[in-house]
Amino acid sequence: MVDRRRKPPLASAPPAPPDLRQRILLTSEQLLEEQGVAALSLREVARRAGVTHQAPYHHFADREAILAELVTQGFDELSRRLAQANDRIAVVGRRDALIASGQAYVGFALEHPGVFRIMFRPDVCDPARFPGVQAAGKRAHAELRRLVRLLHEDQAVEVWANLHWSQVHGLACLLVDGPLGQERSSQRERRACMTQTLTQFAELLASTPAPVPRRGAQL
Amino acid sequence: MVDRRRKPPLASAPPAPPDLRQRILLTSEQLLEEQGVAALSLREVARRAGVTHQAPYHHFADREAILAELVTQGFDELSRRLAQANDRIAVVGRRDALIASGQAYVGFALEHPGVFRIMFRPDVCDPARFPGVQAAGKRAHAELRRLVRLLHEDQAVEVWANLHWSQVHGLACLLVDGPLGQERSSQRERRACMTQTLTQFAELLASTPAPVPRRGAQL
DNA sequence: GCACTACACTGGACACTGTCAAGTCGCACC
DNA sequence: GGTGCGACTTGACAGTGTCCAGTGTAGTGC
Repeated sequence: MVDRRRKPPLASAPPAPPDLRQRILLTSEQLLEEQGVAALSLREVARRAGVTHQAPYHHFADREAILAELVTQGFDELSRRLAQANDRIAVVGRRDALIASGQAYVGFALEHPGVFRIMFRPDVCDPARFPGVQAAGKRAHAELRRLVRLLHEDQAVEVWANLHWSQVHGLACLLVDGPLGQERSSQRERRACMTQTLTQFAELLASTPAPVPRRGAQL
Repeated sequence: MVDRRRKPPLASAPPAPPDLRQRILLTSEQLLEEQGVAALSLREVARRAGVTHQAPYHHFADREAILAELVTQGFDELSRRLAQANDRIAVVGRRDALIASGQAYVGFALEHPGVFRIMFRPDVCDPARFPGVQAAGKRAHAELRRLVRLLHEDQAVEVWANLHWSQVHGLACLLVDGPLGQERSSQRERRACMTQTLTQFAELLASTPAPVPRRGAQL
């Protein structure tokens, strides 16, 4: 009971959002991107937010709940980017729209590796426990299926969607965590590899005979 | 100093390999597959192996070293499977060899999800720290490139290898941890999805004009 | 102005973790 | 018989997530 400084809520350098919940999320995301999920300890988050180790529990049930919120935000951002690419299909054509969609997916992973990593890791954030995560994931999936429907019309959408998704997801994983990324030191090189691979994929699809690509972009 | 039972080295049910190092690896792999990497605590491993929490340190530098050993074994097994598929290309033809190689990769992931998950996770097991891991990874990569050279002869091997790898790796990830796997409750269903997607991929490649598209692929 | 209550947060505990340091036992070797 | 030495034990420490019991503050009804 010495110096209870309650009114000045946080004398740290940046403006420091007033809402602790928001501050916790921001700090957690920073930590996640800086040092990975293993380093994201509740106590460290609390420390950086300038509160005691118990304060976060007033806003989140547990550590996983914080991650779930970040994962949900991640899926929402991913959906937004995918939708943006899909919406331009009438303008840029199918081949380029396919590349753009892939760039949206892999680009998101490269820009937010910390979040991307845990978005598909049930042992870190179990979608079954968090309906919000599951719903956000489904929205992203739906956006990807929309692209596939636009590209392949009504033939075997399911299979094509799985093929597309595997392609971009694998590329993202290998560039973020795998050897493809480790061999390339700069973000620029990684993006070049991404575009090269996606272009190859798009041309592969474009070179198939009849049914898939035709030029009438009616959306 | 009451009942020092030193001679009976371990009175547990199974034969219990005499070598503690081997026993630790076995126990760790079990734990990894049963409950995931988060549950793999050194102390729990020691407990199951019937020794004190410090005994493992006589055989491994730290927790990560145990995981590194398992990851190395994983890459070796993966290489073996990929090589087996490659070696049959002359017998079964290119299309089926491609499918078989994909089945080897994804099949391994489905059968050893615990190990597969950490094989591409530098934050869990950093290849830079463990030359053995890096070498084993390179061997697997080389096996994959061998397939690509057999399939596409000498044109733009690098790009095609990345494309292949992304495809199978993405499929494996989505089936092991992602929504593709969660939607399918049985291993049989997952394997069916795997084969369907891989077949689609193989046919896509087969439908291209020449052995490969001749367009500017080296970028 | 005053009791009451809900909220946001504090502080202390607990069991668990990985890892360091210092023993201790058994055995081969000189 | 002494003497290393390898394999393992025992004990400690700091760090973690989470449970539990406070405790000031703000808001409300009277």
